[in-house]
Amino acid sequence: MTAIKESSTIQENKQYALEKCPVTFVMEKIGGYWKPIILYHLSTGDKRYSELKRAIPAVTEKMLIQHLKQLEADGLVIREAKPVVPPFVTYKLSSAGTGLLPVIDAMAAWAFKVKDGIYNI
Amino acid sequence: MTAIKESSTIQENKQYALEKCPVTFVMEKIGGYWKPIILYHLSTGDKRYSELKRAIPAVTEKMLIQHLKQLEADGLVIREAKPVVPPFVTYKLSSAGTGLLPVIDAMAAWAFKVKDGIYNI
DNA sequence: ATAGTTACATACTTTAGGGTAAGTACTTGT
DNA sequence: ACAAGTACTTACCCTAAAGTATGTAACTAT
Repeated sequence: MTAIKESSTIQENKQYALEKCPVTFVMEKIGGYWKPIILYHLSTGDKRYSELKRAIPAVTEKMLIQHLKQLEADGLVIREAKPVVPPFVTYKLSSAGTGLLPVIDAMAAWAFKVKDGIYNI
Repeated sequence: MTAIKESSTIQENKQYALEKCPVTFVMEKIGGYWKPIILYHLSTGDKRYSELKRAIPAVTEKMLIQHLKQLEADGLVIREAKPVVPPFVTYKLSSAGTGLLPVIDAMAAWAFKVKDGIYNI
């Protein structure tokens, strides 16, 4: 989960932005590269780790657990492990994670509008 | 605007994600650190470059124009320059940029819910 | 005995983004 | 003559995030 060095300018700016800007607060939570994709896949129901891996073939295992751990630490997903061998671990959205779905939906709606040429980009 | 090296894995993955995931598409557009903040400030009306600078004191000039240029290139903001001295340049949201405001609002709504302890994070 | 499965962990490298600091063009005010 | 204001630009550095590669535990099936 990559230790963070105290007191670099970028961290101070993050502090500034986190307090001032709710949007930046959200970006902190879902800004990791694969996080939105993971959340999207979990939005249709809980998934095993290996299911996620297969569902998102381009992600490396390191990135996948790293982001899952961060999402878990941020309270957006819930991990459930059954003490069996081989391991059986599922991930699902928490209430806070579910609460993010409207954001995801709004993003997707905008993206589709752009792709459909609704805006004159 | 920082040249991008061709063919790194990260760029290939971006391609993958951009095509597969509308959310990642949006993140590409507003994922820059100061972009949401800039968009927020422009949401209340067009602003001069210097006004933005004063409104967001923590941002450096390099970051500010860099992001403004990217937002302009992505068709989210419109730059208007009057050929006078000293320069008079204003930035405003395009229709596509305005279309992003619901996304920003959804994010803000979620952030405030989190801060108000609505979710059990 | 050993290969396979699952869910990770960890050491090391690369890269994109952000930050610092300084400079530029052009004109107005003193 | 020189400082000040505006909207940038450019060269260089540093760091966090992402990627590569390999290893691990514990049990099951062959």
